[in-house]
Parts: sequence; structure tokens; C-alpha cells
Amino acid sequence: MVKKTGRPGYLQIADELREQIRSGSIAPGEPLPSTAQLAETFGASLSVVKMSVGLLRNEGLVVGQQGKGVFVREDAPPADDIRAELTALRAAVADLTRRLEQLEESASQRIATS
Amino acid sequence: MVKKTGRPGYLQIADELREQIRSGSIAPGEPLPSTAQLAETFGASLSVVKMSVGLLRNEGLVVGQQGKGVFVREDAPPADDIRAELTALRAAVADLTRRLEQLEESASQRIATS
DNA sequence: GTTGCCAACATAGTTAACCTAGTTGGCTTG
DNA sequence: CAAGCCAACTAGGTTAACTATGTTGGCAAC
Repeated sequence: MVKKTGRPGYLQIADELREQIRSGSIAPGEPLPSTAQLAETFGASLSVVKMSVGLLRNEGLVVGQQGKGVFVREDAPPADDIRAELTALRAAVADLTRRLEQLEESASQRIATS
Repeated sequence: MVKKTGRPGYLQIADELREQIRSGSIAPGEPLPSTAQLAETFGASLSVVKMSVGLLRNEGLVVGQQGKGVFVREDAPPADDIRAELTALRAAVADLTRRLEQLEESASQRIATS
């Protein structure tokens, strides 16, 4: 399935999967074929398929569930004021990080003194 | 250098490099340390470093030149780049989630055995 | 001095092996 | 029948080995 066009195989497979998702050929909420199945249908090794799926995962197009499969995200793009939302999220993450670090600190102390 | 926080090493290294680029510690147009050097400074294998650099390459933060090195993109200041910001935030949330789950796990064990 | 070769180093891609861990379904045992 | 174990499948992470290819600097030969 992968052609020797100079474009690396793991990108070709990622492209193809992206296209199948975009076209609805694999609908939101539905699972991709398993890694082994993809490897067979694309005539590629397990390694390159895992790289391809990892790309889509990194892009947020799909989410993986260990033991079950890799599923197409159901999400819809909110598209209101994205920048404001980003600012709010940044603040929230910073706050959570600070609080979590405090928790971890006290937890490690409790373990050390027990 | 990579910590055992549950967050995979190749993401930790990618985060760190992203931060060094964002902060200007590695300026646009400058090369990243070589794969071998990164592997040594992070105490990781060549493979995970290659995965990390591959991520940044995929995100468009850096461009690789075979035989020379991997260079920080001159254009596209990632501070305004919503995609990069989203990626970073997603990464941060995932990291926080894992750490929190770890804390909750140890907390429930402590309660159960007390 | 210049040319050309060559070794060392660089990114990039592919494959394979091994490990962890979650899910599921069937079978065995009580 | 019900409980629990176990085998087979799943994703995910790590490492190593090999190949291809590009760059650079030094050295030898002419």
C-alpha cells in the first residue's frame, strides 16, 4: 500500500488515516483498525503503523484506550474566542500545577518520615 | 534528567526542548544539540531523543537538515501560535492528570492500610 | 596548491524485540 | 450457576540495530 514516492511510509499512512477520518469513512467515536490489522492492510511493519497512530494521537485527532483501541475524537471545534479560552486555560493549568506541587511535596515528606 | 512521573520520556524531553525554544534559550536559527549529545544530557537513549525531535519537527517548531543538524525555525514565533500553545496545554493537562492520579492512588492506599 | 578520497559525524527512516498494562471472553473449578 | 483464573488481544513505551544520505575536515596523491 505504501508507495516509494520519497514521502516516508509513516507519513503516508498518517495521511491516509487522516483522510479517512476527515471524509467520515471512520466516524467519530468509532475505532481505527487495530495496529496489527493496519500493518497488514498497508503492507507495513508494526513499527511504522505505531508511529503513524502516534502522530494522529499527538495531533488530537484520535484518542487511544489501552486494551481497547484507538478512537476518533467526537469533539466539535468550539471556535468562539479561542485566544481568551487559551488564556483562561493557561491560568488554570498554572494554578493546578502550583497546588499539585505542594501536594506532592507534603506527600513525599510524609513518606520520608514514616 | 527524565523523571519517572508517569509521563513518557520522549514527551518530557520534547517539553523541555519546547520550553528552551520558547524561552529563547535556543534562539531561532540556532541548532539543537546533536542527537547523541541530547541523549547524554537527558540520560536517555538515542531512540527516545529521536522521537522527541521528530515531534518538534512534526509541530514545525524546528527543521532538520540531513548531515548538519536540527535548527529552530526563524519564522513563526510559537508564542502566538495557537496550535503549539494547544499542544503544550494538552501536554500540561495530561501531565497534571497523571500526577494527580498517582497521588490519589497512594492516598487511598494510605487510608486503606491505616 | 589543488584535487580527490575518506573517515567521522549528522539527520532520517525502518524494523524488530522486549516490556508494561488494560480488556475481553471462555473455560475451569468450587 | 457463579467466581475466578487465564489466554489472546489491545495500546503504549523503550531500546537497539541497520540502512540511507548529507556535511565537513583532514590527509594523501598528484
